[in-house]
Amino acid sequence: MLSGVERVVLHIDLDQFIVAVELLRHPELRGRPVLVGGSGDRSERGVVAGASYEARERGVRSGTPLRTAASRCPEAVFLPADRETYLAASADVMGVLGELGGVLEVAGWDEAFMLVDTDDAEQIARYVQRCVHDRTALNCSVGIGDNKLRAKLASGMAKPAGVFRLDVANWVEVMSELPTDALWGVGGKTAKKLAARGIATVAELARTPMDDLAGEFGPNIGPWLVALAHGYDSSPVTDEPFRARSHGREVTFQRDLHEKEPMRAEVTRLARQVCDDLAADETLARRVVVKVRDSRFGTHTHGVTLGEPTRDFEPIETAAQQALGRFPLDRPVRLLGVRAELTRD
DNA sequence: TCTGGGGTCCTAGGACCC
DNA sequence: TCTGGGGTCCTAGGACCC
Repeated sequence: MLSGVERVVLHIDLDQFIVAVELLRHPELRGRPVLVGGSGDRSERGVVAGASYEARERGVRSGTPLRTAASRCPEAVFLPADRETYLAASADVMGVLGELGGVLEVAGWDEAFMLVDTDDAEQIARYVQRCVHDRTALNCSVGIGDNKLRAKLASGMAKPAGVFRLDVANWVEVMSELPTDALWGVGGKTAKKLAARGIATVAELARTPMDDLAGEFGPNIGPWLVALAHGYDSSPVTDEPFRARSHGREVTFQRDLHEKEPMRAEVTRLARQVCDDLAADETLARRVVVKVRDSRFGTHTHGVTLGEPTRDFEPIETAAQQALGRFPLDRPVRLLGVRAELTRD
């Protein structure tokens, strides 16, 4: 009786969010492999943004190039990405979550953390799922953890539409034998470097002395990796409103650019879009960074710090052209980007 | 397989200052 | 004389996430 109110972190993660939103307006596609990405043309340069479970069974997932997806899964339905619709659906979901009473931290279009005090976390998790489904017709999975890291990993294990708890009590049992890139924050590059040192699993990483990895990964990241493998995470759940640190626009050309004049014209166009974003956000840029990706996928940046913070087009465009001028541009250009770094206070 | 677009955070090296 | 040492800022690159 009153065995105890505990403080838990929930991680709420919408199931195949982008595809699920599309299925609400295309119910006839339910049960078929559906892929969302680019402009819906399977022959263009681009990647899959959302894949239905039926498509994932055929080896296509988020990040797969569209042309690869088309050859692996020719029967799939390809739909164009529609950011505005997904943003609106996301706002609906976050609105529902915000009414439930915990500390809510929105962590992306399709996920959020919630800090709650409860004596029955599983019941709360089911209640959250029911509220979201009743109000938006979208399914979510809920991870329960004793910190954000464990809650986040738990929601992945709860999919689809389930609830799973991962905390100090079952961490070793659940995680030990998984590869290191099962951890949130360890990607392919880091997993490969660790494997080269004979560290393949979470248990092996957890056994590594913290200082051993500082040489290769840096004085902070090295020890942090070992802490991750223990499931340690002290980051707070915060409901402070999100403030962007930068706004950027970039474009991959369907055919590489060879001439400088169209490159300059693209940078002007991107700078204009960034200025619009600054105006919408009512923020000021202090630095403008241009990104160039060449035909061999080499990616480089150059930046120019503005004389004073501004959101005016003219100084921002001038700075962007100046940054572009610092590239040799001796290879065809695949991608151009313009990013504004914002003033911080 | 020929690799988007939106971001965040960390690191290393050099400049600069005392 | 044979060259300190720490702090901080700036810049480019890299890893990661959704």
